[in-house]
Amino acid sequence: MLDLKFIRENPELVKQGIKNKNEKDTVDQILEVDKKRREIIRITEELKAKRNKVSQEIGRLKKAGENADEIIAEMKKVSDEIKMHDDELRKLNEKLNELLMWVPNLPHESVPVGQEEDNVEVRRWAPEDFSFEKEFDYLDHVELGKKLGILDFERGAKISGSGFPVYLGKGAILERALINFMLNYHIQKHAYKEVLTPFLVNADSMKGTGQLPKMQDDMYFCEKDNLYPIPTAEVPITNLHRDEILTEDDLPLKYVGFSACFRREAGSYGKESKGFLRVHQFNKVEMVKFVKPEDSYNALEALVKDAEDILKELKIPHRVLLLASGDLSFAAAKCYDLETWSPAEEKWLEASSCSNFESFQARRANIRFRRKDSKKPEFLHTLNGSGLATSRLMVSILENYQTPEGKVIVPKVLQPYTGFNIIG
RNA sequence: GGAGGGGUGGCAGAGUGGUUGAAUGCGGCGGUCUUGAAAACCGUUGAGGUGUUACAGCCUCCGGGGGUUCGAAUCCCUCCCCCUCCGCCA
Repeated sequence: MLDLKFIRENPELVKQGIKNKNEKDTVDQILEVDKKRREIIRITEELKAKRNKVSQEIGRLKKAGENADEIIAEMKKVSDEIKMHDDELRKLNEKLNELLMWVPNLPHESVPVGQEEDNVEVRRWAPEDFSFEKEFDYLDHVELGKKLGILDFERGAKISGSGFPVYLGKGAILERALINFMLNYHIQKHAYKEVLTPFLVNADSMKGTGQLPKMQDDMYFCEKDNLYPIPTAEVPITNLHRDEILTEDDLPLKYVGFSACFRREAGSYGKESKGFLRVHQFNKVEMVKFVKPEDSYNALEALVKDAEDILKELKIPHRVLLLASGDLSFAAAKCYDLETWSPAEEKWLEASSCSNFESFQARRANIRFRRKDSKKPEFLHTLNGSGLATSRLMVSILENYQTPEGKVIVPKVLQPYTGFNIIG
Protein backbone atom coordinates (compact mmCIF):
# COMPACT_ATOMS: atom_id res chain seq x y z
CA MET A 1 0.00 0.00 0.00
CA LEU A 2 1.19 3.47 -0.78
CA ASP A 3 0.91 6.35 1.64
CA LEU A 4 -2.28 8.27 0.94
CA LYS A 5 -0.53 11.53 1.70
CA PHE A 6 2.18 10.66 -0.79
CA ILE A 7 -0.42 10.01 -3.48
CA ARG A 8 -2.18 13.26 -2.63
CA GLU A 9 1.05 15.21 -2.93
CA ASN A 10 2.60 13.39 -5.91
CA PRO A 11 -0.23 12.25 -8.14
CA GLU A 12 1.76 12.49 -11.37
CA LEU A 13 4.67 10.50 -10.00
CA VAL A 14 2.30 7.76 -8.85
CA LYS A 15 0.50 7.69 -12.17
CA GLN A 16 3.78 7.28 -14.03
CA GLY A 17 4.83 4.41 -11.77
CA ILE A 18 1.50 2.64 -12.24
CA LYS A 19 1.82 3.05 -15.98
CA ASN A 20 5.34 1.63 -16.00
CA LYS A 21 4.04 -1.40 -14.14
CA ASN A 22 1.13 -1.90 -16.55
CA GLU A 23 -1.38 -1.59 -13.72
CA LYS A 24 -4.71 0.15 -13.57
CA ASP A 25 -4.56 3.86 -12.77
CA THR A 26 -7.10 4.79 -10.09
CA VAL A 27 -5.31 7.87 -8.80
CA ASP A 28 -7.97 10.39 -9.84
CA GLN A 29 -10.66 8.26 -8.27
CA ILE A 30 -8.65 8.01 -5.07
CA LEU A 31 -8.09 11.73 -4.89
CA GLU A 32 -11.77 12.37 -5.39
CA VAL A 33 -12.86 9.97 -2.66
CA ASP A 34 -10.16 11.33 -0.37
CA LYS A 35 -11.38 14.88 -0.85
CA LYS A 36 -14.95 13.91 -0.08
CA ARG A 37 -13.80 11.93 2.90
CA ARG A 38 -11.89 14.80 4.42
CA GLU A 39 -14.83 17.10 3.97
CA ILE A 40 -17.08 14.70 5.88
CA ILE A 41 -14.45 14.25 8.57
CA ARG A 42 -14.39 17.99 9.12
CA ILE A 43 -18.18 18.14 9.50
CA THR A 44 -18.50 15.13 11.81
CA GLU A 45 -15.66 16.19 14.00
CA GLU A 46 -17.23 19.57 14.61
CA LEU A 47 -20.49 17.88 15.54
CA LYS A 48 -18.73 15.41 17.79
CA ALA A 49 -16.85 18.15 19.57
CA LYS A 50 -20.18 19.80 20.27
CA ARG A 51 -21.72 16.56 21.43
CA ASN A 52 -18.87 15.87 23.82
CA LYS A 53 -19.10 19.28 25.37
CA VAL A 54 -22.86 19.32 25.81
CA SER A 55 -22.96 15.73 27.07
CA GLN A 56 -20.60 16.71 29.83
CA GLU A 57 -22.82 19.63 30.63
CA ILE A 58 -25.81 17.29 30.85
CA GLY A 59 -23.89 15.15 33.30
CA ARG A 60 -23.22 18.17 35.45
CA LEU A 61 -26.86 19.32 35.37
CA LYS A 62 -28.14 15.88 36.30
CA LYS A 63 -25.73 15.64 39.18
CA ALA A 64 -26.97 18.99 40.42
CA GLY A 65 -30.53 17.71 40.14
CA GLU A 66 -31.51 20.15 37.43
CA ASN A 67 -33.64 19.47 34.39
CA ALA A 68 -31.81 18.75 31.14
CA ASP A 69 -34.66 17.47 28.97
CA GLU A 70 -34.45 20.32 26.54
CA ILE A 71 -30.74 19.98 25.76
CA ILE A 72 -31.09 16.21 25.57
CA ALA A 73 -33.74 16.57 22.92
CA GLU A 74 -31.50 18.93 21.02
CA MET A 75 -28.54 16.60 21.32
CA LYS A 76 -30.62 13.75 20.01
CA LYS A 77 -30.81 15.60 16.73
CA VAL A 78 -27.09 16.23 16.70
CA SER A 79 -26.49 12.59 17.45
CA ASP A 80 -28.66 11.47 14.55
CA GLU A 81 -26.79 13.80 12.28
CA ILE A 82 -23.46 12.37 13.43
CA LYS A 83 -24.72 8.88 12.78
CA MET A 84 -25.69 9.81 9.28
CA HIS A 85 -22.31 11.31 8.52
CA ASP A 86 -20.48 8.44 10.19
CA ASP A 87 -22.26 6.00 7.92
CA GLU A 88 -21.23 7.98 4.90
CA LEU A 89 -17.69 8.25 6.21
CA ARG A 90 -17.51 4.52 6.78
CA LYS A 91 -18.53 3.88 3.20
CA LEU A 92 -15.98 6.36 1.89
CA ASN A 93 -13.24 4.83 3.99
CA GLU A 94 -14.09 1.36 2.75
CA LYS A 95 -14.09 2.60 -0.80
CA LEU A 96 -10.81 4.42 -0.33
CA ASN A 97 -9.18 1.44 1.32
CA GLU A 98 -10.36 -0.87 -1.41
CA LEU A 99 -8.90 1.48 -4.02
CA LEU A 100 -5.61 1.76 -2.16
CA MET A 101 -5.31 -2.02 -1.88
CA TRP A 102 -5.23 -2.19 -5.66
CA VAL A 103 -2.52 0.39 -6.19
CA PRO A 104 0.78 -1.36 -6.91
CA ASN A 105 4.10 -0.42 -5.39
CA LEU A 106 6.08 2.00 -7.52
CA PRO A 107 9.25 0.84 -9.28
CA HIS A 108 12.49 2.19 -7.83
CA GLU A 109 14.32 4.75 -9.94
CA SER A 110 17.07 2.24 -10.72
CA VAL A 111 14.59 -0.11 -12.37
CA PRO A 112 14.59 -0.03 -16.18
CA VAL A 113 11.26 1.05 -17.63
CA GLY A 114 9.85 -1.54 -20.00
CA GLN A 115 8.57 -5.08 -20.36
CA GLU A 116 10.01 -8.55 -19.91
CA GLU A 117 12.33 -8.15 -22.91
CA ASP A 118 13.87 -5.12 -21.21
CA ASN A 119 15.12 -7.12 -18.24
CA VAL A 120 18.83 -6.60 -17.79
CA GLU A 121 21.33 -9.39 -17.29
CA VAL A 122 23.50 -8.09 -14.49
CA ARG A 123 25.99 -10.93 -14.23
CA ARG A 124 26.51 -14.54 -15.07
CA TRP A 125 28.34 -17.34 -13.29
CA ALA A 126 29.38 -20.86 -14.23
CA PRO A 127 31.87 -23.43 -12.99
CA GLU A 128 35.26 -23.22 -14.71
CA ASP A 129 34.82 -26.36 -16.81
CA PHE A 130 31.32 -25.42 -17.92
CA SER A 131 30.29 -25.13 -21.54
CA PHE A 132 26.98 -24.31 -23.21
CA GLU A 133 27.92 -26.84 -25.90
CA LYS A 134 25.96 -30.07 -25.62
CA GLU A 135 28.33 -32.87 -24.73
CA PHE A 136 25.68 -35.54 -25.21
CA ASP A 137 21.92 -35.79 -25.51
CA TYR A 138 20.65 -34.76 -22.12
CA LEU A 139 17.51 -36.35 -20.78
CA ASP A 140 15.20 -33.77 -19.34
CA HIS A 141 14.39 -34.03 -15.66
CA VAL A 142 11.06 -35.77 -16.25
CA GLU A 143 12.51 -38.59 -18.34
CA LEU A 144 15.55 -38.85 -16.12
CA GLY A 145 13.51 -38.86 -12.92
CA LYS A 146 11.30 -41.58 -14.29
CA LYS A 147 14.19 -43.69 -15.52
CA LEU A 148 15.97 -43.46 -12.19
CA GLY A 149 12.78 -44.11 -10.26
CA ILE A 150 13.17 -41.00 -8.14
CA LEU A 151 10.27 -38.89 -9.41
CA ASP A 152 6.71 -39.99 -10.11
CA PHE A 153 4.44 -37.38 -11.65
CA GLU A 154 1.76 -39.89 -12.70
CA ARG A 155 1.15 -41.21 -9.23
CA GLY A 156 1.18 -37.66 -7.91
CA ALA A 157 -1.58 -36.90 -10.39
CA LYS A 158 -3.52 -39.93 -9.18
CA ILE A 159 -3.46 -39.06 -5.53
CA SER A 160 -3.89 -35.29 -5.88
CA GLY A 161 -3.97 -34.07 -9.47
CA SER A 162 -1.45 -32.87 -11.99
CA GLY A 163 1.24 -30.65 -10.58
CA PHE A 164 1.66 -32.56 -7.35
CA PRO A 165 4.98 -34.39 -7.70
CA VAL A 166 5.97 -37.49 -5.78
CA TYR A 167 9.62 -37.99 -4.79
CA LEU A 168 10.83 -41.53 -4.33
CA GLY A 169 13.85 -43.12 -2.70
CA LYS A 170 17.00 -41.18 -3.47
CA GLY A 171 14.88 -38.44 -5.01
CA ALA A 172 13.14 -37.83 -1.72
CA ILE A 173 16.46 -37.95 0.11
CA LEU A 174 18.01 -35.51 -2.33
CA GLU A 175 15.11 -33.12 -1.86
CA ARG A 176 15.46 -33.29 1.90
CA ALA A 177 19.22 -32.87 1.62
CA LEU A 178 18.79 -29.73 -0.46
CA ILE A 179 16.43 -28.18 2.04
CA ASN A 180 18.73 -28.93 4.95
CA PHE A 181 21.81 -27.76 3.12
CA MET A 182 20.24 -24.44 2.19
CA LEU A 183 18.83 -23.80 5.64
CA ASN A 184 22.11 -24.60 7.34
CA TYR A 185 24.09 -22.55 4.86
CA HIS A 186 22.02 -19.42 5.39
CA ILE A 187 22.04 -19.89 9.13
CA GLN A 188 25.78 -20.52 9.39
CA LYS A 189 27.27 -18.42 6.61
CA HIS A 190 24.77 -15.61 6.33
CA ALA A 191 23.55 -15.28 9.92
CA TYR A 192 19.86 -15.80 9.32
CA LYS A 193 17.57 -16.98 12.08
CA GLU A 194 15.51 -20.02 11.22
CA VAL A 195 11.74 -19.96 11.63
CA LEU A 196 9.24 -22.69 10.92
CA THR A 197 5.86 -21.10 10.42
CA PRO A 198 2.33 -22.28 9.64
CA PHE A 199 1.47 -23.37 6.10
CA LEU A 200 -2.08 -22.05 6.44
CA VAL A 201 -2.70 -18.37 7.11
CA ASN A 202 -5.66 -16.03 7.50
CA ALA A 203 -6.80 -13.30 5.12
CA ASP A 204 -5.14 -10.51 7.11
CA SER A 205 -1.76 -12.12 6.54
CA MET A 206 -2.45 -12.49 2.83
CA LYS A 207 -3.39 -8.82 2.64
CA GLY A 208 -0.35 -7.85 4.64
CA THR A 209 2.12 -9.10 2.07
CA GLY A 210 0.00 -8.10 -0.91
CA GLN A 211 -1.27 -11.44 -2.24
CA LEU A 212 -4.82 -10.35 -1.52
CA PRO A 213 -6.90 -8.97 -3.04
CA LYS A 214 -5.12 -9.06 -6.38
CA MET A 215 -4.04 -12.70 -6.50
CA GLN A 216 -7.23 -14.17 -5.03
CA ASP A 217 -7.72 -16.62 -7.90
CA ASP A 218 -4.21 -17.98 -7.62
CA MET A 219 -4.72 -19.00 -4.01
CA TYR A 220 -6.10 -22.16 -2.55
CA PHE A 221 -8.69 -21.46 0.09
CA CYS A 222 -10.19 -23.54 2.90
CA GLU A 223 -13.64 -22.12 3.08
CA LYS A 224 -14.75 -23.81 6.28
CA ASP A 225 -12.00 -22.17 8.28
CA ASN A 226 -11.21 -19.12 6.17
CA LEU A 227 -7.59 -20.16 5.77
CA TYR A 228 -5.26 -19.94 2.81
CA PRO A 229 -2.50 -22.47 2.09
CA ILE A 230 0.55 -20.26 1.64
CA PRO A 231 1.97 -19.62 -1.85
CA THR A 232 5.34 -18.84 -0.22
CA ALA A 233 6.81 -18.66 3.29
CA GLU A 234 7.18 -14.95 2.64
CA VAL A 235 3.59 -14.60 3.85
CA PRO A 236 3.80 -16.11 7.35
CA ILE A 237 7.36 -14.91 7.95
CA THR A 238 6.70 -11.29 6.99
CA ASN A 239 3.52 -11.36 9.03
CA LEU A 240 5.45 -12.46 12.11
CA HIS A 241 5.76 -8.79 12.98
CA ARG A 242 2.40 -7.55 11.73
CA ASP A 243 0.99 -4.80 13.95
CA GLU A 244 4.22 -4.50 15.89
CA ILE A 245 6.51 -1.59 16.67
CA LEU A 246 10.11 -2.78 16.78
CA THR A 247 13.03 -0.84 18.16
CA GLU A 248 15.93 0.39 16.08
CA ASP A 249 18.16 -2.14 17.84
CA ASP A 250 15.99 -5.01 16.62
CA LEU A 251 16.95 -4.22 13.03
CA PRO A 252 17.99 -5.68 10.73
CA LEU A 253 16.05 -8.90 11.25
CA LYS A 254 16.98 -11.76 8.96
CA TYR A 255 14.84 -14.86 8.87
CA VAL A 256 15.13 -18.02 6.85
CA GLY A 257 12.39 -20.60 6.75
CA PHE A 258 11.35 -23.70 4.93
CA SER A 259 7.81 -24.30 3.75
CA ALA A 260 5.79 -26.18 1.24
CA CYS A 261 4.22 -23.71 -1.19
CA PHE A 262 0.79 -24.03 -2.75
CA ARG A 263 -0.22 -22.32 -5.96
CA ARG A 264 -3.30 -22.83 -8.06
CA GLU A 265 -1.53 -21.47 -11.16
CA ALA A 266 -4.95 -20.95 -12.67
CA GLY A 267 -4.94 -20.95 -16.43
CA SER A 268 -1.34 -21.98 -17.02
CA TYR A 269 -0.96 -25.20 -18.96
CA GLY A 270 1.10 -26.48 -21.85
CA LYS A 271 4.81 -26.84 -22.43
CA GLU A 272 5.84 -24.50 -19.66
CA SER A 273 4.10 -26.70 -17.14
CA LYS A 274 6.02 -29.88 -17.81
CA GLY A 275 7.27 -31.79 -14.77
CA PHE A 276 8.68 -29.46 -12.15
CA LEU A 277 8.51 -26.35 -14.27
CA ARG A 278 5.10 -25.45 -12.93
CA VAL A 279 3.59 -27.29 -10.00
CA HIS A 280 0.83 -26.72 -7.48
CA GLN A 281 2.95 -27.76 -4.54
CA PHE A 282 6.67 -27.33 -4.11
CA ASN A 283 9.23 -26.82 -1.40
CA LYS A 284 11.09 -23.63 -0.81
CA VAL A 285 13.57 -22.08 1.57
CA GLU A 286 12.74 -18.42 1.89
CA MET A 287 14.75 -15.50 3.24
CA VAL A 288 12.97 -12.48 4.70
CA LYS A 289 14.53 -9.26 5.96
CA PHE A 290 13.19 -6.39 8.02
CA VAL A 291 15.46 -3.36 7.72
CA LYS A 292 15.64 0.38 8.21
CA PRO A 293 14.54 2.29 5.09
CA GLU A 294 18.01 3.69 4.40
CA ASP A 295 19.48 0.18 4.40
CA SER A 296 17.05 -1.64 2.15
CA TYR A 297 18.84 -1.35 -1.18
CA ASN A 298 22.13 -2.59 0.24
CA ALA A 299 20.15 -5.35 1.89
CA LEU A 300 18.69 -6.29 -1.49
CA GLU A 301 22.13 -6.67 -3.07
CA ALA A 302 23.24 -8.81 -0.13
CA LEU A 303 20.10 -10.89 -0.39
CA VAL A 304 20.74 -11.68 -4.04
CA LYS A 305 24.30 -12.68 -3.22
CA ASP A 306 23.07 -14.94 -0.43
CA ALA A 307 20.84 -16.76 -2.90
CA GLU A 308 23.61 -16.90 -5.50
CA ASP A 309 26.01 -18.42 -2.97
CA ILE A 310 23.80 -21.50 -2.85
CA LEU A 311 24.04 -21.90 -6.61
CA LYS A 312 27.80 -21.41 -6.50
CA GLU A 313 28.15 -24.04 -3.78
CA LEU A 314 26.07 -26.38 -5.91
CA LYS A 315 28.12 -25.35 -8.97
CA ILE A 316 25.04 -24.57 -11.04
CA PRO A 317 25.49 -22.16 -13.96
CA HIS A 318 23.23 -19.18 -13.47
CA ARG A 319 22.64 -15.54 -14.25
CA VAL A 320 21.17 -12.58 -12.40
CA LEU A 321 18.45 -10.52 -14.05
CA LEU A 322 17.31 -7.07 -13.02
CA LEU A 323 13.60 -7.01 -13.81
CA ALA A 324 12.14 -4.18 -15.85
CA SER A 325 9.19 -2.26 -14.43
CA GLY A 326 6.57 -4.16 -16.40
CA ASP A 327 7.85 -7.52 -15.16
CA LEU A 328 7.84 -6.52 -11.49
CA SER A 329 5.34 -8.08 -9.15
CA PHE A 330 2.54 -6.00 -7.65
CA ALA A 331 4.24 -5.36 -4.32
CA ALA A 332 7.88 -5.06 -5.39
CA ALA A 333 9.86 -1.86 -5.95
CA LYS A 334 12.87 -3.67 -7.32
CA CYS A 335 13.55 -7.29 -8.06
CA TYR A 336 16.35 -9.55 -9.21
CA ASP A 337 15.62 -12.97 -10.64
CA LEU A 338 18.14 -15.79 -10.51
CA GLU A 339 17.94 -18.08 -13.49
CA THR A 340 19.67 -21.43 -13.73
CA TRP A 341 20.76 -23.05 -16.97
CA SER A 342 18.84 -26.08 -18.18
CA PRO A 343 20.99 -28.04 -20.66
CA ALA A 344 18.06 -30.25 -21.68
CA GLU A 345 15.67 -27.40 -22.36
CA GLU A 346 18.57 -25.24 -23.47
CA LYS A 347 17.20 -22.24 -21.69
CA TRP A 348 17.30 -20.31 -18.44
CA LEU A 349 14.84 -21.22 -15.72
CA GLU A 350 13.81 -18.89 -12.92
CA ALA A 351 14.97 -20.35 -9.62
CA SER A 352 14.82 -17.39 -7.30
CA SER A 353 13.29 -13.99 -7.02
CA CYS A 354 14.71 -11.39 -4.63
CA SER A 355 12.71 -8.25 -4.02
CA ASN A 356 12.71 -5.05 -2.06
CA PHE A 357 9.18 -4.05 -1.12
CA GLU A 358 10.29 -0.86 0.60
CA SER A 359 7.45 0.16 2.94
CA PHE A 360 4.69 -1.31 0.75
CA GLN A 361 4.17 -4.47 2.77
CA ALA A 362 5.08 -2.79 6.04
CA ARG A 363 2.32 -0.26 5.55
CA ARG A 364 -0.23 -2.95 4.71
CA ALA A 365 0.84 -5.16 7.56
CA ASN A 366 1.48 -2.22 9.89
CA ILE A 367 5.05 -3.14 10.76
CA ARG A 368 6.94 -0.21 12.26
CA PHE A 369 10.04 0.61 14.24
CA ARG A 370 11.11 3.45 16.46
CA ARG A 371 14.46 5.16 16.21
CA LYS A 372 16.39 5.77 19.40
CA ASP A 373 16.28 9.54 19.14
CA SER A 374 12.71 9.83 17.97
CA LYS A 375 9.36 9.04 19.49
CA LYS A 376 7.44 8.63 16.28
CA PRO A 377 7.28 5.13 14.84
CA GLU A 378 7.95 4.77 11.13
CA PHE A 379 7.39 1.99 8.64
CA LEU A 380 10.36 -0.25 8.06
CA HIS A 381 11.30 -1.91 4.79
CA THR A 382 10.75 -5.58 4.00
CA LEU A 383 12.58 -7.78 1.53
CA ASN A 384 12.44 -11.39 0.61
CA GLY A 385 14.04 -13.85 -1.72
CA SER A 386 13.88 -17.52 -2.49
CA GLY A 387 16.94 -19.20 -1.21
CA LEU A 388 15.83 -21.23 -3.17
CA ALA A 389 12.88 -23.18 -4.56
CA THR A 390 13.82 -26.86 -4.63
CA SER A 391 11.67 -27.91 -7.56
CA ARG A 392 13.45 -25.64 -10.03
CA LEU A 393 16.78 -26.44 -8.39
CA MET A 394 16.09 -30.13 -8.77
CA VAL A 395 15.72 -29.60 -12.50
CA SER A 396 19.12 -27.89 -12.59
CA ILE A 397 20.80 -30.55 -10.53
CA LEU A 398 19.36 -33.52 -12.38
CA GLU A 399 20.22 -32.03 -15.73
CA ASN A 400 23.58 -30.43 -15.02
CA TYR A 401 24.88 -33.35 -13.01
CA GLN A 402 23.81 -36.11 -15.33
CA THR A 403 26.38 -38.42 -16.89
CA PRO A 404 26.28 -39.72 -20.45
CA GLU A 405 25.07 -43.04 -18.99
CA GLY A 406 22.02 -41.33 -17.54
CA LYS A 407 23.12 -41.35 -13.93
CA VAL A 408 23.20 -38.33 -11.64
CA ILE A 409 26.16 -37.34 -9.52
CA VAL A 410 25.19 -35.77 -6.21
CA PRO A 411 26.73 -32.29 -5.81
CA LYS A 412 29.62 -32.44 -3.40
CA VAL A 413 28.08 -30.12 -0.81
CA LEU A 414 24.98 -32.30 -0.65
CA GLN A 415 26.77 -35.59 -0.20
CA PRO A 416 27.13 -35.27 3.59
CA TYR A 417 23.37 -34.78 3.66
CA THR A 418 22.41 -37.61 1.30
CA GLY A 419 24.84 -40.27 2.39
CA PHE A 420 25.38 -41.32 -1.25
CA ASN A 421 27.19 -39.66 -4.13
CA ILE A 422 25.48 -41.00 -7.21
CA ILE A 423 21.96 -41.87 -8.29
CA GLY A 424 21.49 -44.71 -10.77
C1' G B 1 -17.34 -30.65 19.28
C1' G B 2 -19.61 -29.50 24.66
C1' A B 3 -19.34 -26.44 29.47
C1' G B 4 -17.19 -22.35 31.94
C1' G B 5 -13.69 -18.06 32.54
C1' G B 6 -11.15 -14.08 30.25
C1' G B 7 -9.10 -10.20 26.47
C1' U B 8 -7.68 -2.59 29.30
C1' G B 9 -1.43 1.59 27.60
C1' G B 10 5.86 -1.55 26.81
C1' C B 11 4.44 -5.06 31.01
C1' A B 12 1.44 -6.00 35.42
C1' G B 13 -3.26 -4.49 37.05
C1' A B 14 -7.84 -1.09 38.79
C1' G B 15 -12.05 0.56 36.65
C1' U B 16 -20.00 -1.70 35.42
C1' G B 17 -23.14 4.44 32.00
C1' G B 18 -21.27 11.25 33.09
C1' U B 19 -14.34 15.90 32.66
C1' U B 20 -11.62 8.12 32.39
C1' G B 21 -7.23 8.32 27.20
C1' A B 22 -8.06 5.67 31.53
C1' A B 23 -6.03 4.93 38.96
C1' U B 24 -1.76 2.33 40.84
C1' G B 25 2.84 -0.41 40.36
C1' C B 26 6.97 -1.82 37.26
C1' G B 27 9.73 -0.49 33.08
C1' G B 28 11.53 3.72 29.74
C1' C B 29 13.14 8.87 29.29
C1' G B 30 14.67 13.73 31.64
C1' G B 31 16.21 16.11 36.12
C1' U B 32 17.83 16.87 41.53
C1' C B 33 21.42 14.62 44.73
C1' U B 34 26.53 12.02 43.86
C1' U B 35 33.54 12.09 41.96
C1' G B 36 30.58 8.21 39.36
C1' A B 37 26.83 4.62 40.14
C1' A B 38 22.88 2.75 43.14
C1' A B 39 19.02 4.37 46.32
C1' A B 40 15.70 8.33 47.19
C1' C B 41 12.90 12.38 45.36
C1' C B 42 10.62 15.43 41.26
C1' G B 43 8.91 15.53 36.36
C1' U B 44 7.71 12.94 31.93
C1' U B 45 6.20 8.67 29.06
C1' G B 46 0.45 5.16 23.78
C1' A B 47 -1.32 5.11 18.58
C1' G B 48 -3.99 7.01 14.41
C1' G B 49 -6.69 10.88 11.92
C1' U B 50 -7.93 15.98 10.85
C1' G B 51 -5.65 20.53 10.84
C1' U B 52 -1.32 24.11 10.81
C1' U B 53 4.55 26.74 7.42
C1' A B 54 5.13 24.75 12.31
C1' C B 55 2.45 24.78 16.98
C1' A B 56 -2.34 24.79 18.96
C1' G B 57 -7.01 22.95 18.61
C1' C B 58 -10.40 19.09 17.50
C1' C B 59 -11.85 13.77 16.56
C1' U B 60 -11.14 8.43 17.11
C1' C B 61 -9.09 4.12 19.52
C1' C B 62 -9.78 -0.16 26.30
C1' G B 63 -9.46 -7.83 21.03
C1' G B 64 -12.38 -6.79 15.72
C1' G B 65 -17.15 -5.23 13.80
C1' G B 66 -22.17 -3.55 14.68
C1' G B 67 -26.06 -1.63 18.09
C1' U B 68 -28.59 0.97 22.53
C1' U B 69 -27.98 6.07 24.78
C1' C B 70 -27.83 13.16 25.12
C1' G B 71 -23.33 10.40 26.81
C1' A B 72 -20.13 3.57 26.49
C1' A B 73 -13.85 0.69 28.63
C1' U B 74 -18.53 0.02 31.29
C1' C B 75 -25.18 -2.33 28.61
C1' C B 76 -26.77 -5.56 24.05
C1' C B 77 -25.54 -8.51 19.44
C1' U B 78 -21.79 -10.83 16.53
C1' C B 79 -16.98 -12.54 15.18
C1' C B 80 -11.85 -13.56 16.63
C1' C B 81 -8.23 -14.98 20.17
C1' C B 82 -6.44 -16.96 25.01
C1' C B 83 -7.17 -20.08 29.52
C1' U B 84 -9.60 -24.33 32.44
C1' C B 85 -12.50 -28.88 32.37
C1' C B 86 -14.87 -32.86 29.29
C1' G B 87 -14.88 -35.43 24.50
C1' C B 88 -12.00 -36.71 20.10
C1' C B 89 -7.13 -37.26 18.20
C1' A B 90 -1.20 -37.34 15.24
